[in-house]
Amino acid sequence: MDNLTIARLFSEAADLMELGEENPFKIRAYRNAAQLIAALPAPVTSLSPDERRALPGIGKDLAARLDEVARTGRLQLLDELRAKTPASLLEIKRLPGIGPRTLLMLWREMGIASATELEAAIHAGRLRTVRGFGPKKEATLLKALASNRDLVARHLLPDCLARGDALRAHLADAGPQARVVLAGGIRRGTELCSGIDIVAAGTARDLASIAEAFRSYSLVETTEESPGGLTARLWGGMQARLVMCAPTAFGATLVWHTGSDAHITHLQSRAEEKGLSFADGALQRGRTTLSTDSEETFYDALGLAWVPPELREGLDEIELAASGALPTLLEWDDLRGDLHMHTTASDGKVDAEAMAAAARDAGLDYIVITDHSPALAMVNGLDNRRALEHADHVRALDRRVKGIRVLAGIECDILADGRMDLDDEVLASLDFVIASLHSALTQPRAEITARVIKAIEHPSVDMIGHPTGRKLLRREGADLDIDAVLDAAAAHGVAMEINGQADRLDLRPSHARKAKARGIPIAVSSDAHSPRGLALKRWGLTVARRAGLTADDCLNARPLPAFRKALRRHRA
DNA sequence: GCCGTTTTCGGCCCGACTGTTTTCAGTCG
Repeated sequence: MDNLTIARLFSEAADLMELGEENPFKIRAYRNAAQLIAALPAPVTSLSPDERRALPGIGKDLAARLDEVARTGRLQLLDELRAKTPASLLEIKRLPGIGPRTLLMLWREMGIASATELEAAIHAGRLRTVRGFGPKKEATLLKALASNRDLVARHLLPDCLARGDALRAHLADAGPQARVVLAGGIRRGTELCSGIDIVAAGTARDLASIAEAFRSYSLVETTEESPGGLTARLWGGMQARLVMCAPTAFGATLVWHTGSDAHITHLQSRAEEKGLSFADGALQRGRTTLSTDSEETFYDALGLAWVPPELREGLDEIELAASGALPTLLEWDDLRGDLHMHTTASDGKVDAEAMAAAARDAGLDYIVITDHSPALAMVNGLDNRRALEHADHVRALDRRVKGIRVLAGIECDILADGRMDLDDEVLASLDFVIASLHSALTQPRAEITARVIKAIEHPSVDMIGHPTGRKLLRREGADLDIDAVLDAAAAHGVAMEINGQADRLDLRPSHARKAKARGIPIAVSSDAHSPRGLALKRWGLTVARRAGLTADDCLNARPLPAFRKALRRHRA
């Protein structure tokens, strides 16, 4: 069982314990364990019991729970909790404004145990009778319930990719001669996926054993036949779809099942122009199906260059592929620096030295340490005095450490009125300043747009961090006039961030395209809170590629001198 | 439930905002 699945068990147990009014510190211990496991480099099941016990935050009890999962693949505690409290309660807990207290009250006093029941209760006016509920809260809840419906059965990309990769490897083992690859949204890198799509091409014999391996996979709960293959519901609710084809149909089948729908529609038009047809995963001239043993062959038949999956969104990629003008997309190895990370000075897990060592080992040339400002009291944000001391500390580290440059920065809150959360002189003395929204995200469009623009106009601000503040599957983020914000950023030479946290991915691809069109430097940053977190740039990179960004568009793809020059110019 | 060189008990991140109250509970980050 993979780490993400195990982390989810502990996280769900924590959620359910919260409803049982357990000791809050016990709940936190389970949450911390979930976070730890999700971030472990090696499968937690591959560690010895002693190694598990030695993990920070894993004591006697949690180590025993982990042993149980490693041994049996189940967590009995979770089964017991699920028996006591309906799991459907947790879909309500995801709604904004509903915390554990409210949830418990709704369930105990009113018998509301699911999103559907909550919606019915609101419409029946039953919530009005409850202390603490008024028209405003009803309105926010109804809005959230509506968007929640759209999000049912959608999952974050890393969740889908981790499970998809594990399933793909399992199927590939069953048919060593076959080609077994991920398709669908996972392959295109969409930030939310509806499930796992896998295409397998091989001999009839190989395909038969792959289908059998799919049916008997440990996480599969139910399977049914679907066109060209099988569909399964996985434990935890995710869907997995397997499509099988002959090797000569691999190219067209993979294109078809990679999508997107809009891209396929454009390909169909292109096929018609060439006297061909493309339907149900088959490329045909008249009644003859053309052999496409690879995607390259498929695109070539349409007079197109191979289109990277991240660009297959039905925008301008077909024209570009026809004229040989597809961009050379940004790659992992292009990233020279990381401009956003936290340390134990605020809410990070390790100190600046450990982050620097990890970044150097990961091959980076430079990093910026950007801890929080004091508005975020909960994360021990730095006030003026501590920010200056921390900068001194980081610069001393920079002189001492070999093989990487470490710059002193800050992630400074943009206060509700648009002022910065630290003194101007302090910000001016740092090497790099990120300005971010963390609170009052529900301000009206005009107000919150003006607030971000005011931050952009501040002479010491170099970059806006996670501009809209969205949290995928949880909240929409600020109602920003993104065009106005980007116009201001372009005018003032302020960079924009693509934040790599999997539930942020903010800027989103459409916004990043607009930023590129204005010539705004775009950073792909990790917002890491631990050494492992540095790898989160991977998801930001996917967004950048979906936006058609090249290395030239990316601020932290520049070598340190060029990166610095870009900042100096804007400060001059 | 975890942790500890001041260790087996008593700590463990806390302040602002919101919608509702009429002085505050609950949520959020």
